[in-house]
Amino acid sequence: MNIEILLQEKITIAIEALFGFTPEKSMVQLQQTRKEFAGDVTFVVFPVVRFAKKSPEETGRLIGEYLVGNTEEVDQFNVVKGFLNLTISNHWWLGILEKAFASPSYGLTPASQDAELVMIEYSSPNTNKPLHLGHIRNNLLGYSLAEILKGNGKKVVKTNIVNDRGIHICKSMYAWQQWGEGRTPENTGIKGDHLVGDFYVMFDQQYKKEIRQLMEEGMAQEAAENNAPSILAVREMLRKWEAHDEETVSLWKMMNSWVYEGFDATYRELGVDFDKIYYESETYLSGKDEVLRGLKEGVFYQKPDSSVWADLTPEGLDHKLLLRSDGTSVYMTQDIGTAKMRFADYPIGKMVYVVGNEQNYHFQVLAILLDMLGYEWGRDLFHFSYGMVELPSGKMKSREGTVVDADDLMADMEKVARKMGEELGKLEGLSEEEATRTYKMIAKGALKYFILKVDPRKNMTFNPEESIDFNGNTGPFIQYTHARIRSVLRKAEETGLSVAVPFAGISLEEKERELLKTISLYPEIVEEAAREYSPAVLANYCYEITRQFNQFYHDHSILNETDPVKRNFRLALSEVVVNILKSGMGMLGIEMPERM
RNA sequence: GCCCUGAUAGCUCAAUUGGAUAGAGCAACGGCCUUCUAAGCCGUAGGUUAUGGGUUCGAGUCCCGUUCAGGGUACCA
Repeated sequence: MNIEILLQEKITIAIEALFGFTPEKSMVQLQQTRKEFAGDVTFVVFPVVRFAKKSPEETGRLIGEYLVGNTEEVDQFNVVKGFLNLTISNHWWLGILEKAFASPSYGLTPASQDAELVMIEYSSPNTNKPLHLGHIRNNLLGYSLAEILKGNGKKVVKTNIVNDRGIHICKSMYAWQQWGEGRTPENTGIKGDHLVGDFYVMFDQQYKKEIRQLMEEGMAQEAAENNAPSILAVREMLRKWEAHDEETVSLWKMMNSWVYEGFDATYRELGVDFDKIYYESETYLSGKDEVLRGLKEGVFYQKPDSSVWADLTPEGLDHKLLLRSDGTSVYMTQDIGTAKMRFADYPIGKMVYVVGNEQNYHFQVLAILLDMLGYEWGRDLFHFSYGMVELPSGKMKSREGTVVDADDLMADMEKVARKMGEELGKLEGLSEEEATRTYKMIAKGALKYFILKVDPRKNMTFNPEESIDFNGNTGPFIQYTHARIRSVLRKAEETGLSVAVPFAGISLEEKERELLKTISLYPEIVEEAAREYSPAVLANYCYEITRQFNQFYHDHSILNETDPVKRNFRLALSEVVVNILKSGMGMLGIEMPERM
């Protein structure tokens, strides 16, 4: 039981006894005492003053006296203005440590047989270009959310919808056909997704050139954009693809296979994975069927040019295109099909889409369309909408070459981690293989923590030159602390020290007391991270407990403590912190090194 | 035009969901390694929370106006 919940009950009883009324739960607000005041937990008196019919100070004093007299957990109190500060007994804090020490999975909820199944869609790449920094945020958030939900006892299926078809894919295919000269990942040594991405850029350059030319010949911009030879060829290619043209399909298969190999390598490096992958090429037809069914049932309507639309004006929205006049499907069409297939494949309790906030409108419409098609779960789809990653120069644009490539970024960071590690000489005893593993771990820790510590809903700025730091509020700072604690614990083991419980009769140092308070919050933080869909909550907590531990570590010795009772307690404290770091950072997808 | 978001220290981010004197890190400056890992610890400096009003015991947080920024409103995805 959490101290705030316990005190909430006790204070409610105190108020009933003292003032003869029962306060609503929302009136009994508790918070951590600010460190400039004495005490552990603070009760804000103001909301009940009106009913107590006494001054805030007097009200606080009476409740404080009652609690000290009637509650064994409360040792002392003081009142500042309308704030009642309560000091909790050492016995209670030591009890927290015993509980945390007893369970390696402290703070986590074990999965039960009847737990809700949550499906999380994330990553969702297009197969026409390599992954960049924006995808990294998506992948890290998706993976981390899945781990956080598992930590809260949910069953989770991680899924990926690969956008492997459509006009954008045909652009790369067309460019390769025109100018590829038979180049492959094998004969060039270029990673498959990068090779295909290069052709996508090539197409765009050619397309722009043609538009310019047509406009010089007097054509209006819009007409030029629709009549450039290369775009006409690409549209023809998409029609052929949808008609199962053999040559087109085999080109498509070949180029996609290059991309998948590239993506797999990036995912592996990033440490993310999926339980089930859907391909748009396998779901869009189901979407088309759904749209046609909707048309037949009169839910949707058709224009004279035979394009199919949904009228969303009753919802306060516009009309939405669902099938083009040439019968080909759009983005929305496939998402309808994918959703339907997923709910047929799995007993989904909750469907979460990890997709950027630029698609808020898309998901609002998707939910409405599925509802119109008669799916009762349509309105329950949850769009986890996260903010964009911006560069100091502004938004990333693939076609303008202002993207930070995912593979390059990870490789660069590994180099920096290695350079720094070698300068510090920390890993000298390790084999080259182990050292490399550790440098990768540190580089990844820095990148992942940097991205996940920010509130996911907000846009964030990433400066490739300056953003990656290994000191201060960073992943490596937390990893370093973990390694330091592990080192102490290894030494304790070597000298045959083991921790004995219970911990009784110990006078607590200030830093120890703070750590115990923070430890007591962990289960709540894990729960909050899931409730708020926010890895950032966990990240910030891990930083806070790390900072506190380092202060404690600096001020007090663990192994050299001469009082065996204290040494025993500090070893247990260290072990609990190390477990929390491993578990908390683990839910962010960040590994903790044994030494660094 | 209309509809969402957002704006906190020079920079990157927090702020227990309306609570006390708005906190961290980076960058700058100054200290601390003969003792469990200095990727650490301590200190100095840095703020009219974009701006003007309002609501109340109390506002970075809620409401209205203004400014600026990002996104959406595609037969792009």
